[in-house]
Amino acid sequence: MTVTLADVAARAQVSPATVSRVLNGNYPVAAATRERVLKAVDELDYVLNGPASSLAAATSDLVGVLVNDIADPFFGIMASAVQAEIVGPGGRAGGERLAVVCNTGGLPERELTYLTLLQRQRAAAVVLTGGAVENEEHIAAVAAKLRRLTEAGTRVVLCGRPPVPDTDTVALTFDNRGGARQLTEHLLSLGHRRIGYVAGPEERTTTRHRLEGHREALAGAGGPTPDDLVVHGPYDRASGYTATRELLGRAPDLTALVAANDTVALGACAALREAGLRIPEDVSVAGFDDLPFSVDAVPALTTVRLPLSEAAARAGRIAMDREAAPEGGVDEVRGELMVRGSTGVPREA
Amino acid sequence: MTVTLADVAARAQVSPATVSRVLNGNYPVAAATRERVLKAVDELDYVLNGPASSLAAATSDLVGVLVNDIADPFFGIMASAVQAEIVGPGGRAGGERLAVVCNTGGLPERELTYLTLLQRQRAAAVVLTGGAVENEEHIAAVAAKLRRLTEAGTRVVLCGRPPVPDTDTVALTFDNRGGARQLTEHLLSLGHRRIGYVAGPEERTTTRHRLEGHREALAGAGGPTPDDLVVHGPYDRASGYTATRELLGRAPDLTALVAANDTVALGACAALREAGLRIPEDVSVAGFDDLPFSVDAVPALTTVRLPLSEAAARAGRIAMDREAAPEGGVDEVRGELMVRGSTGVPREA
DNA sequence: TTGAAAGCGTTACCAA
DNA sequence: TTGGTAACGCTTTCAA
Repeated sequence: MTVTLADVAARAQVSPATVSRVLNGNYPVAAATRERVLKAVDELDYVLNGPASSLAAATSDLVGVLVNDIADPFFGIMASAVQAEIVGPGGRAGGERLAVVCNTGGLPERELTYLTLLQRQRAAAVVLTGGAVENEEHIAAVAAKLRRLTEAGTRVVLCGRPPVPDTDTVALTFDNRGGARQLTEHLLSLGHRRIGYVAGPEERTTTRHRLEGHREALAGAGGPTPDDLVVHGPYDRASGYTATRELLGRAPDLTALVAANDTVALGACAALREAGLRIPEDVSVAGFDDLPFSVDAVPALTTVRLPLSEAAARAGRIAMDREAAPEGGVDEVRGELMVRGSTGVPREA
Repeated sequence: MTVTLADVAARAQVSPATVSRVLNGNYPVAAATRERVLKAVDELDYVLNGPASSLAAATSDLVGVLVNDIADPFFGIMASAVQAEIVGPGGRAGGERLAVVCNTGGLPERELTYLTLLQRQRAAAVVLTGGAVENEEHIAAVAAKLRRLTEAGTRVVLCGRPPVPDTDTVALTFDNRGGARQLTEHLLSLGHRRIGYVAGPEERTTTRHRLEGHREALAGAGGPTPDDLVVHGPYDRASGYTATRELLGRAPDLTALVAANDTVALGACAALREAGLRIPEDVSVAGFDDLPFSVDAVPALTTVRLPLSEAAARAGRIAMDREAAPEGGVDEVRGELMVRGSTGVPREA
């Protein structure tokens, strides 16, 4: 029924081994033979059997990309950049490698399930993006999984989450703490004193680091952090909306708002507008990330050195090429966090 | 080195065949035996070899999802919804199936390359999302590919693009023409007469259908379509920005603007703001799609019957289950197009 | 309900 | 440079 390597070999009058060699281009093959083979491939409209190939070669051309939420442009950009990098040399459309994008929803179980699924597929590489869940048990489970993956030859790259000790993985991290500090310091320098903070979900590295940076800035300005001005919630628009309403209820006098990411910032803006407040005249809003739509909602505040897409592209490159990785397997590449915001001086300040 | 089915069989004191049956749950296996096998699987930390399994079974648990631009939230939402539906029964995290998201960038070659790659992987199903390129040669090539895929047992679902004749595929289409007509009619009813139109890229079904709807509405209002008020460009933010500046240059008197999609609308808004115009006081903006961020940029205008995510989820369901498909292989499911907009009465109208 | 064994289509090693 | 041929690890008849 379906055309196999043997059929091609027969038609080209060569052995299956030769056809395989031509297709993989790993071994030297006489030009004439190669032509004959390619012609046969074309005539028979032959398509390699991936599973068979992967079985024999003990590796596949699949690259897993774990994201917290593919519907969030932040991860869409990451996935896109990684995918662009994993294509084979020559940048031929689609390349050889296929990106398997896995939506974890930020759920620990799903993260593990997907890693197992990718292990099952004998994925060539796996890129884990976004903040990690900070739960001791889960961290250990993930570490164990990653260890098993790397032992099986799968390359693992972490992008936006802390390195995992004792694993042959490479981590590319963002300066969440520093970015948050700068952001809040900037607001403080403008005279803001009552600053609300819409934080991400609990038990997440990004949430914690950004919040720590925020607190550092406040502490530096002399004041302690008013805990009633911090509200946690998921990294989505609805959460930004809800949290902002909550904050406005608690502190009608706040003049600035920091959102844990751009998507959350959008929800915050919506809540502020609904409350009749003008941005940034009444309340300044600042968010992280570097999503295109935030340019409209929240004009740029701080420039960044390593755009999100470039960071992700780099992760993709590392996944494909050990050489691209920093020296030492488990190293850390410092990126810069994106910081955007719409800022103004506080009312009566 | 790595644990195989045989190892599990040995430890559980059964034949490999039995282990396979337990793992796949397709054949009846004595409860006691099953327990013993699962125990062995657990103890050995066994992970099935996907490629080997796919080779033997002649099908994989991979589902391809072709999107034009994964960084665009529109497709992110689609990919997300499809992925949520293709997980195995019980909705277990990650399920059995893996979504392979392929970024075509709207390029015909890449679309074909990805289809070949998925064919090579013996994908269980393929979902093509978004508008199709209207190029005779390409259409024929895609049709041929899809035919080959379905013949090989791969289920193919089209979501947001026209059916492909003579193929065993299912299409789920949106009413692009009708949506566009309604949108423009709405603007006309508000008194707008000079309406700019930022169209999508040429040779794309969505571009053509939406533009046709727009022209129908204008024609219905008596006037011919002023061609100088239509500018084409890619479906991205930059294009919306550029096109809007172009339109403002050509017709400083326009009071409304229709953007081919939400992402384009954002760019349009940015250009308008930059020009010192207020939305919707000076210029009304309307866009398609149903992206969360557009709620901020462009308040809702028209409600919709079938939200984008639900449409995509349905496509995912059809991909997995022939029963979910409309009667007749090549049928058409009518969805409703998302229409959003920020509208106001025209200046001095 | 379970086992034996024949593939599934490549790859890669060993010869030639 | 090319061919022969064992694996690769699983699924799936066919028997028992």
